[in-house]
Amino acid sequence: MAALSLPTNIPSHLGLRLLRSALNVGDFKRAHQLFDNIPQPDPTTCSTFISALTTHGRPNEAIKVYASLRACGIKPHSSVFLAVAKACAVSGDTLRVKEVHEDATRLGLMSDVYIANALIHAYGKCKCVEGARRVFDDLVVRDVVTWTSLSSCYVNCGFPRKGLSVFRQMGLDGVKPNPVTVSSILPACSELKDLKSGKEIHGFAVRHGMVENVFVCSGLVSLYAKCLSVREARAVFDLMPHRDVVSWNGVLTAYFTNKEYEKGLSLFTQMSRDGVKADEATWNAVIGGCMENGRIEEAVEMLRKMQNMGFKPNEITISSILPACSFSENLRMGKEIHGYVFRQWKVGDLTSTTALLYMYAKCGDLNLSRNVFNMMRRKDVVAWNTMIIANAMHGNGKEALFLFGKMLQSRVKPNSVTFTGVLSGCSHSRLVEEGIQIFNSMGKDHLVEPDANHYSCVVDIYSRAGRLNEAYKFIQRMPMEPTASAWGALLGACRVYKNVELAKISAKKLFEIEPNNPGNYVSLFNILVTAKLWSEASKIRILMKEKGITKLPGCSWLQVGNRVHTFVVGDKSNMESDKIYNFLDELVEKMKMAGYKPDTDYVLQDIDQEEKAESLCNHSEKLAVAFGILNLNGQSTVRVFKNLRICGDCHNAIKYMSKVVGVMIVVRDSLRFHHFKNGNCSCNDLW
DNA sequence: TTAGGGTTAG
Repeated sequence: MAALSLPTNIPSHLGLRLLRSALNVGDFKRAHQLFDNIPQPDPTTCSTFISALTTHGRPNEAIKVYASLRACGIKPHSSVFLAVAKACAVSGDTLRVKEVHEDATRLGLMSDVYIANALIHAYGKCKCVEGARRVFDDLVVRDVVTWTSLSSCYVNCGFPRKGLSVFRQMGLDGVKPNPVTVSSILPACSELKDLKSGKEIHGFAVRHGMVENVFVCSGLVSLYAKCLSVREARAVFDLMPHRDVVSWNGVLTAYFTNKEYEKGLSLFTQMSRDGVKADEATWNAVIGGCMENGRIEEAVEMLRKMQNMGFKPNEITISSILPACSFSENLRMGKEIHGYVFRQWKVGDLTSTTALLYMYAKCGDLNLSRNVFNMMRRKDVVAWNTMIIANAMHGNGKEALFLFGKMLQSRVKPNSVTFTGVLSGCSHSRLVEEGIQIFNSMGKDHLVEPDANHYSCVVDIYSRAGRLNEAYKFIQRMPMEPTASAWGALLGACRVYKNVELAKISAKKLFEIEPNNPGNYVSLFNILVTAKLWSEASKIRILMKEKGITKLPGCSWLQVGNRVHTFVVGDKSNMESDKIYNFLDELVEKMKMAGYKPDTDYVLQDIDQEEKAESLCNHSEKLAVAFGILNLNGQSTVRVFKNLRICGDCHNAIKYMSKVVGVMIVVRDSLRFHHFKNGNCSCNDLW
């Protein structure tokens, strides 16, 4: 190894050459020794070395090199500052950024806009908005990069609304946003589900010829995907002159999250035909998409394909696939997946346990979730959020609030998802004042800006408590365009509290926002029928016919032993069908004696003429619960799942069933869990 | 020389 012997007292010009050749072969030890043996390294040598260490994933070594220069009393050149600022950004170490910032200030370099911009960026990567703001405020001359860096700092640190306001301020200051600015501000609109601002920025991008930019367009695709405007997402995608893997992932996600599984999957196939190679995120999007759309077997198949293509499933993959273990048609197969996942990859304790507790909660067994959660040694924000959400869906608002308090005590910083969980817990448990108070504290005490989802939760809080006018006023005062979930919450409550006027207003908005969602038409139809407004109701039916919108068939299922049994309205396909109907007839007699009165309003909830003739007893949830009671096999709880919201009469009937039979019945509908016990339901009849 | 997009929990 004589050739590698170390020269001493290397002159700077030669040192740079030797240093570069050592870095090129990845010999960092030699590079360090060489650098140490240059008595007076010039600025280019210093910045080259620092940058190279950063790009090779050694930002902390890069920062140490800078510190050693300072210790020797060498005054760093501005190029060295830029290099070390980048290293700080990569390492994410706030203290180091502060030190570099102080050094630059002392040397009078903070008016150099390049250095200032690099420091704003570095502070942003360290999630230190105060630092970034200070550098920004101290600048006299700010360019487009300064503004872009600050606004994206806010967006990436969880302050999307602040990011948007910086973006707007920038325009007022006469600095024109460029494609980089636009692509980094779009995620703020997505995060806030702020379609209105998103569309304004889309318009700006069109007017300024930015729609050829792949970053801008991918941002737009994601924006429309997040705001549930799948058609607009597709329109942007179709107009793109060049598409890369990120644009494809965006449009795939748009279809999957909007329940258009088949279209998503066919695009996935088309993607490879178009010569775009799927990456890790593509596979995660597809696997998540399969799971979200109930395609368990396909999700497992995709996991296998992902590995065959040489990709290693990561945390996100595992979190999405693990619930397959219990949703699977066949419990045994679920267990196999579980074992397979654990054998194959050393899954981190935190990720896998969180997935496990979420899976138990989604399967209706909150006690098992609680046990898992209590046993966790370390709990991160995702774990806390999952447990809060689990309680919210089961209607345990008080416990969700309690957990939120404990989370704050353990010094885990709540994020936007935390508040969605806590607020929905409040709405499902009629905790109005508590909910409003928490909503008001979000920005003030927790530095989390409320997004459209949080506003919708508050609408839901007022609505479920029967304070419909307050809910309506609140919607009108929202700082962003109200989403379908805000109007949907109001419409749902109008049915419970029989408010026809507000129902018409909300339904009109919903028909504009999601013209193809059958649920909205059905809800309004039912409200009109209950109010005996027959001619208006029939107009809705005609509207649906004209638009070719058909009601999604209701379907309930439950697991008995290793099998999942599925029921639709008037189902006779079950082998024990006769037994179920006879049992249900007997049960209804007993229930009537206990005070049950069938609510015939709900006979009319199905709009098809044939279905209208079916009696209430045929509803899928009643059939499934009856089948569950017949097959209890010593269990004390029947767990039934339904794809739509539970019908009002069924809700009432199942309360009586739980009393007459003396059994716990858990029903998960499309919105939440209902725990029926002793003639009562955990939702306090706010179904 | 400095700044940019997609995948988990809602």
